[in-house]
Parts: sequence; structure tokens; C-alpha cells
Amino acid sequence: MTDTAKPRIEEVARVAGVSKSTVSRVINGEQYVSARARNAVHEAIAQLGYSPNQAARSLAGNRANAIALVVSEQGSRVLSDPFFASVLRGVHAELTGRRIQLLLMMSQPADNIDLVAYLSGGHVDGALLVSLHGADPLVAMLTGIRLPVVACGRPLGGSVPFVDADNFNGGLEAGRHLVSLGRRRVATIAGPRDMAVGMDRLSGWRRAMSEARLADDLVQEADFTPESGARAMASLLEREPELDAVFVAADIMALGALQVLHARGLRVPSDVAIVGFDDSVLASTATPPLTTVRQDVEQLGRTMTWRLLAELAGEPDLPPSLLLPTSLVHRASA
Amino acid sequence: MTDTAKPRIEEVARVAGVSKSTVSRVINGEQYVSARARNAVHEAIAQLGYSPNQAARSLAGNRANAIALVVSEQGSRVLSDPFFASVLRGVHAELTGRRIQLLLMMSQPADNIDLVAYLSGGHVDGALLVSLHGADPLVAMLTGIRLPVVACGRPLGGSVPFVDADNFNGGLEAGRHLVSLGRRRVATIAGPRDMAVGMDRLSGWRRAMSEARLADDLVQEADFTPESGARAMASLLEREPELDAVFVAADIMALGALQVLHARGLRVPSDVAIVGFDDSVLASTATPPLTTVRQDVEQLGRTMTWRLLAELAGEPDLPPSLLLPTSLVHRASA
DNA sequence: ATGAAAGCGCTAACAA
DNA sequence: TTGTTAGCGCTTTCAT
Repeated sequence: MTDTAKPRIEEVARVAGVSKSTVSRVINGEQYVSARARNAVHEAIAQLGYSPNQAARSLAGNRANAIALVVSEQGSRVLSDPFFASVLRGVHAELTGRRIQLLLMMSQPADNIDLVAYLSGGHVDGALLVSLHGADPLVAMLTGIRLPVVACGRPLGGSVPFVDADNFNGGLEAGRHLVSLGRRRVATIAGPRDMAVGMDRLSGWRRAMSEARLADDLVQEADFTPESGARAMASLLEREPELDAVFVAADIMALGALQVLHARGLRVPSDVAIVGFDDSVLASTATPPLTTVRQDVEQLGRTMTWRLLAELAGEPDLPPSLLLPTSLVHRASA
Repeated sequence: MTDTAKPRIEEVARVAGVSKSTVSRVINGEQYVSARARNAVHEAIAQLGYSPNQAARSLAGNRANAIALVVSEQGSRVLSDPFFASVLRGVHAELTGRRIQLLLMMSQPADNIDLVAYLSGGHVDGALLVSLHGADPLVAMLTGIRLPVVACGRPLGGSVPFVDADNFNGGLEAGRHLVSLGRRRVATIAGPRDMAVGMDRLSGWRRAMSEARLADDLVQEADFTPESGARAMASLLEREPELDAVFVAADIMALGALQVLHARGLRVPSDVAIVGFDDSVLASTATPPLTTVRQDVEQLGRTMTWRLLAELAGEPDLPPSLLLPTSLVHRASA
């Protein structure tokens, strides 16, 4: 705190009585450094309050020491979803202590060229892709520039490494639970057709219906917003006023569905049982609290990050993709 | 797309038939460049798909071309709050097209030293501070290293530039509205004592109570989580079973309060009227939909960013701080 | 209006 | 195990 200017690596070397290279080696945790030198350097660093200049490191080291979190979709939606917040938390948790920065980037429809140019500019070492829709061309573009990438959720097109929750199993358990409650006219509000997460949950639900020899025709698509959940619920009720259960593929959509149910004077769960998906904060604070399929989203974020960093570190034999377990959480709504 | 290696500025210069310096000037939008040279460079850039290396720019230019969004508090809470998502969206909107990166950083209690070292390392040109509590030492530390900073919400200690909603006015309008409904036993669930946002809203509510010559003793603190909102509501009801209105200083806490009210069999708004704050997505999807004080959080994010960038650009006569308007949105809960 | 040359602070061969 | 020496790709004087 005595000096006013930021110390450079050279000062550290001087104070520690070694060369710049040795300081660099210590900083980067390299192998061939004597304990004595290491200690001296650490002390000098502490004493001077030294912190390396990332720009210089990146430039010289040919590594950016940063990864991007690319949010596909206008960002508007996604960012408001607690799901995203949890992923972010997981990513961050996995990053702490590693001196790797997180750059947040949102791809806008028209932007992709810029985005890709930027990412290929060597500004980041790899990218985490969140909220991919359909066969997003972004995936191809990024693999095209040979940027290591891990997707959050199975992408429909392309074949990038991804980490996902076991959505099929989640849908299956949700469906089975509703059936076990004696419900016979079970509907589902699915995710958008162009996202694997949604489709996988739907497949699980269908399996449960077929196991119970129940019809699986009451399917309505929505897009992970409360509003779309409300609309979907309304049309389901129109198609089948007698429905007695709904599996909603996301808590945030279930909120909208609940609202419509309440407005129609239908009681949850006595008239209509509801199972959500995510077990976000929304689930426990809903009225009534939602029975929902729990996925550990923070773990999802951590795992994605771990997978990406492992690849960057050149670890061999990495599993291309990983599936995390899901489980049913029982609350009042079903 | 023909070449495999990333083009460097030198290639661009060659193709455009000028020097590196001129290319650099064009890229940085400098003044003294002939139209002819400028065009040639632009063409060459397009043709080669050139994108400058940030690390090199930062190193040479002594600017990071990045700003940090520092989330004080364990991050866990904040990130799940739609409020944060909206701020983020605003920040991002203001940043697009400016080739300035957003680094997300979370300060953990023990971390601050590292954080400050990092930020002072010249990795970013400035910082946006979100979710400050009390007289957070971080503020002093950052101003200490002369890093330009803008806070989101008025910080209780220190005196950094900030952008905030007009929280006092919001609380005032909320209180007046409840009074105008004929409510006479009006409570409030306030934000934590150590955050100005909360205290300012509380002051506004108090003013409304005093205007109406009503008691302002029914105050319960909470911490911007649904759970704390629920606890606060429960203790208010215990203290005053006859209360007929509550102003809750955040929608996300109102969710918890609603839950308790429902559980107790109290009807909203007939038994207890509720006014929230934020007008987040939570407000319109709550049961019943919440009357709430609207603040344009995305605008808040944009304004903070604008203010920071203006300072970085050396603009003179900047207002130290800015207050954004709030307004009441009428829905079913009050 | 433009080019030449000197670094920015660090890492990475290479030698010792 | 350590030091020396080149750059990394760009911006920025300083000439011209």
C-alpha cells in the first residue's frame, strides 16, 4: 500500500532476488522451482500486493484465461429464469480459485457473425452454451472455429459435448406419480418443440402414460414463460374440461398454469393435480407449493464448467456428455 | 473462410495496402485517416474476417476494454432474483456494439482482497457494484485503488456515484394507495436495515402513514428472499391479527407473504391488501396478481452502464448520481 | 494523412 | 533448477 504504481513482475523478481522467469513459474504453479525460490516469490508478491496483468499473460501465453458463457436467445427470457441464475452460480463456483474469468455474451439473431468473430479472436479459451434452440447454427459456427464448447442441455442438432439432467426420467417419474394418485385424464404442458429438454421430458411423460394405458393426447406446447404456461393451461382446459392432472415441464410455466386454474375456480390438487419441473425457488413459494421434479441446476453448471476446463487442460478420455439425476420432490400440488 | 489461421493486423495492412498504424487508426475510429484508406481497410477486414486480439489491444493501449459487474453478497441470493436478471439485461443492452466485455465477479466475504487485487490489476476499466450491503468495505477499497465505480442503488456508506430508483416515492405511493383503499391498520415488510433501498422505501411508507395520521409501528424486516417474507408476514400477523394491508418492499418477499396469508385462510385483497415493489415477472404471475411499485430495472442497468462509460470516456460534468422514477401498477392484490 | 519503431507485461524456448 | 532472450499483436509517439 506504500507504492502508488502497480508493481510489475520485474519488481517482484527483484524483491525476491530471482528472475522474472522464476516468478512466472511460481505464479503458474510449474514444477521445477526450489522451495526457497517459491517462498521468496510468494513473500514478494504479498509484500508488493502484486497481481499479474491478464492481458500480458494472455498475449504471451496464447491463452485467454477466460471462458464465455454464451446465452443464445434474446437473453431477455433466459436471464429472468431462476434456472439460468442457478447455472451461473454453478459455473462461478467451479471457476473460483482458478483465475479464469467469465465473460457473459448474449447472441442476438443478427449478431452471430460478430459473436463468432469475437470468440474466434482468441479472447476466450472455450465457451459454455446455454439455452440452445433447435439446430442453432451457432453450434456449427463455433465448432467450425475449433473453439472447445460444452452445451447446457442436449442440443437437437450438431454433436457437441453437453451436460444435461435426466429429463426423460424426470418426465417419467412425474407421470407415474400422477397416475399413482389415481388420476386418469393427465395432460402435459411441454417445452418448445425445438428444445431437447422439453422433448425429453415429454417422452418420459408419454412413457408413463403408456405404462398406465392412459391416453397421451393432452399435450400443449409452451415456451418456458409463465404467460405461455397460462395460455397452454387454458387451451388444455378447453380441449378437456375433465382433466384431473397436468405435468408442466418447468416451474416457471406452472406458475402461469396455476393462475389459470385458480381463475377458473379449480382447486389444486383436489380438482387438478400439478407436477412441475426444476424445483426452483418458484416451486416452494407457489400457491400451493409445487410437487416438482428436482434437477440440481447448480451442479449442472459446475459439471459443464468442469467438463470444459478438463478439455482445455487436454485431459484424455473425457466422456463426451453427462447426464445428471432427477428426482421427484413431494409438496402440496400433487 | 479460406485461410485457417487467424489473420493479424499485419495481413489486413498488406491487403489494404497501408501500414499497421493506419489499420489501427481505422479500427479505433481515429480522426486523421483518408476516406480511401478507411475504405480499403474496411474491405480488407471484411475479406479476411479479421477480429483484433483483445489481449494485445489491452496490453498496448493500457485499457482493458472490459468492465466488471461485481455482485456483492454470496451471489447465491442475488442471482436468483429477477431484479438482478433485469439489471444484467440493461447493462448488456448498453454495452452491445461497444466492444466492451462484461466480466462477472462475485465477491465472497473472504475474497475481497483477491477481488480488489484482481480489479486493480488493470483487467477492467471500471466496475458496476450490485447488491451492496451496509457500508461495504468493498466500496472504499475500490475507490482506494482509483477504479471508476458506479453502484446499483444508493450505498449506505461511502460516496460513490450511484443510480437508483426513487424508492422513497415508491414507498410513499404504495402507502397512500393502501390508505386510499380505506385500510387503517397498514403494516410493512421492509428490506434489511443495512440496505438503503429498503430503508428508503420504508421512509416513504412512513411518510404516507403520517400523512394519514395512521400508526407506523407495524414494521418487520426481511432480506429479499421469499422465506424471509413469509416469516415477516407471520410475525406481523402475530403482533396484529387485525391488520388489513401490507406494503412489501419487494415482490419476491411478497410471494412468501402471500403464502402465509393463504395458509391462514386470509383473503387477498378483501382481508389483507398487498402492495409489492419491483413489478418483476413474479408480480403478474402471483396469486392474486400483485399491485406493485414499478421500477424500470433494465433502465437502471442501462443508466449505470452509461454513467460508468461516460466517466471512462472522461466526460466532464457528470451528475454524481441519478434517480429513476417509480410508479404504481394496479392489479388485483390491492 | 501516414509509416517506422518502440514498447505494453508477460510466457516460453533455449542455454547454462 | 534457473536466467537470458525473443517475441505475443497491438497502440502510440515521433517523424515525415
